[in-house]
Amino acid sequence: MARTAYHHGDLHQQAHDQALAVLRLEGDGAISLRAIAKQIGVSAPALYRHYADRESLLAELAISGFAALRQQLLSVDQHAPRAALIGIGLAYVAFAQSEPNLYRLMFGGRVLPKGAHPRLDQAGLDAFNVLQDTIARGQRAGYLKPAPLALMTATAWSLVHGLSQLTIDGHLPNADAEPQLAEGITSLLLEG
Amino acid sequence: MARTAYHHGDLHQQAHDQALAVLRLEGDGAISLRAIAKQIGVSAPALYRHYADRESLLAELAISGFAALRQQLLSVDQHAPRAALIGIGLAYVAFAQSEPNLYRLMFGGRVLPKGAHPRLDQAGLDAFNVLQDTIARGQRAGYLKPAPLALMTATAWSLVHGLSQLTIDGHLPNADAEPQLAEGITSLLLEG
DNA sequence: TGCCAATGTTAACACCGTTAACTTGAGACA
DNA sequence: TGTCTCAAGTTAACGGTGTTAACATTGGCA
Repeated sequence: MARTAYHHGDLHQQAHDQALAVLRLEGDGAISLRAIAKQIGVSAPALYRHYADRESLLAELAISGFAALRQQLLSVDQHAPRAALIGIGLAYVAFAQSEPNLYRLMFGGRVLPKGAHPRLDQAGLDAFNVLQDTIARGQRAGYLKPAPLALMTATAWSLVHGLSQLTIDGHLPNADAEPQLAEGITSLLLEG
Repeated sequence: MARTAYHHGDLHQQAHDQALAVLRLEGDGAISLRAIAKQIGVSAPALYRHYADRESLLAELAISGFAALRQQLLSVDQHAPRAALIGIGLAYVAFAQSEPNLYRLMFGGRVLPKGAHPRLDQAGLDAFNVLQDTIARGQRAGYLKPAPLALMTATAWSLVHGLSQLTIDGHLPNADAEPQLAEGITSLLLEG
């Protein structure tokens, strides 16, 4: 089906892009299907041919967010296990800081209940596994204590996730020192 | 002003309670001023005599949440510095797990922008300081490396906050092991 | 006692997500 | 080539939201 005056032809992708733009600028709460439809030049119900409801659109944004996070984590150099550990922590926090509103949506919990969107849950797991693999490698290389892998991963993820969230939302005092913070914390974890 | 048929007399508190009940059951997104007013038996605009807007009501809920968190952290036995460190971490996570929707509101970021509600920011700081004081004591007692206090506090807070958020939202695989998780993580941090 | 300010009221505006019922038109098939 | 199907649009409408304006009530003070 081609693009004519009546049949838009690319509504799904264009709605996704428009919603992502609004999300980046104003957060997920500002995403309105009616407003998006108007900006694209289409009636609001037209969007329901491509998304079951508003939440499904948000879920799709979050899914692509997890895919982007995964790619950023995969791009970390895995040659030296110790540097990989630090690098993946920094990459994680850097992602959150570069896409704060997207990151909040991905981990919001209140907006996208766990279990309602299987593809979303899977996307989250895929990103999680990159982190876990890096930790497993670091452990095999002897740079981490031989604690249970699940425990180590949960610890590391809690740390980077918590730091991401706190810096994003401005909860940490003297935030000017944030750049060094991530490095300081990761090395603190490795050495102490 | 007493309670008559016309003048309610206790609207502010009752709206707060009702909103808190809805928050606990269904999350902040389900809090509707109109619905709350109807349940209390009052017109919706009446609420605007007591709250500037919906966000102010949510902010007040978050403020009392921070106060409750602070109390829970203050109730940790500070006699033995090392036990206090572990205890405060467990108390923090326990609070989040006992009040997931309230905790999400407090740290949502998207709902309550930092800086818009000074009393809220202050309440957050008050809770933060309890954590920081405990860490300072542990450091003086020699149970923690002599790293900069701000760095240590940021690390600890990131850890407990991240763990809280991840467990609350069900992001950690095999969540059955969660009870041991908090203990495992805190001791992992203390011992190296 | 009379007035005022606090605290309620109703009506209305401009949004929102969502559904039902209808229309358009591109592409497949006889 | 003509027809028919069905995906993908349309308008109209329902019930909900936060919020404001204008008005009503009434408790407490001068």
